[in-house]
Amino acid sequence: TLSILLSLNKFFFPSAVLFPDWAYKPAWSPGSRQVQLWHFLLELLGRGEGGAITWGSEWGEFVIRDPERLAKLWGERKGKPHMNYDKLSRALRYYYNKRILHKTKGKRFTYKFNFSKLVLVNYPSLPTCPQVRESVLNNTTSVPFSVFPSQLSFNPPSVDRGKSFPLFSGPPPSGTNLSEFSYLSPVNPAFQFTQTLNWPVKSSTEWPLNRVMGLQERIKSGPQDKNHDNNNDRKIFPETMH
DNA sequence: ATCGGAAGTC
DNA sequence: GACTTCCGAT
Repeated sequence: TLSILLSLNKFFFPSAVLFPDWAYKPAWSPGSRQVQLWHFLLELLGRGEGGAITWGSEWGEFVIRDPERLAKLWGERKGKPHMNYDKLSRALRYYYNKRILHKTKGKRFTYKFNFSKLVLVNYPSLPTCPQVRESVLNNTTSVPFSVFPSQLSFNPPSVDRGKSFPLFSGPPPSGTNLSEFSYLSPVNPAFQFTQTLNWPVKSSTEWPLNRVMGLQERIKSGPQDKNHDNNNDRKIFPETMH
């Protein structure tokens, strides 16, 4: 089964992992012109570059194999020649409160992405996001979702069994509103397929706007309790689609 | 190594 | 706002 998944992976995931526009801060947002650290990390992980950073054993987990080299790469990207791991890791720790990342305790240089929050945290506000505005104007209650890096099929966590995850293989080429979407269940190959759809796509499993917005508010207001287990956050994903 | 406060940059 | 820089505490 694993080898099937591995070979399918090459088909389903291009080497460059792209994100829909709304996964990024909008252009008018201050500081948005700069690459964000989590973009950069996902970019390196997506193309398995160099080995300064690699995916870990769990879904979303990554290990920094060469902290100072990673810091140097990050510094080059940002034009900060004196970047080092001490500073980079401080930036990573600021992601804890934003719920983009958390630390894998006990594992050296190991952190874990929270992909569900990663998208939601960066989901733009209702009046300024074309995709959402459109779906509201069309009187639909669901919004398109979600985006993930390329490694989903390698280590399907047991908690995900029976669920499938929508994946964007890329935004639509400019001048069209068509985009090829890849859907994949990490544990059930029957649910793997690609399809060309209109942008934005309405997921067959709908994610109500009020739920998305409500989650946004909850995230903005910060963690409700400090002992909340981030590992269970993926449970907010919609159920298997048909 | 990891954490998080405080002040500074763009 | 998203870091960068510095650093004392654990």
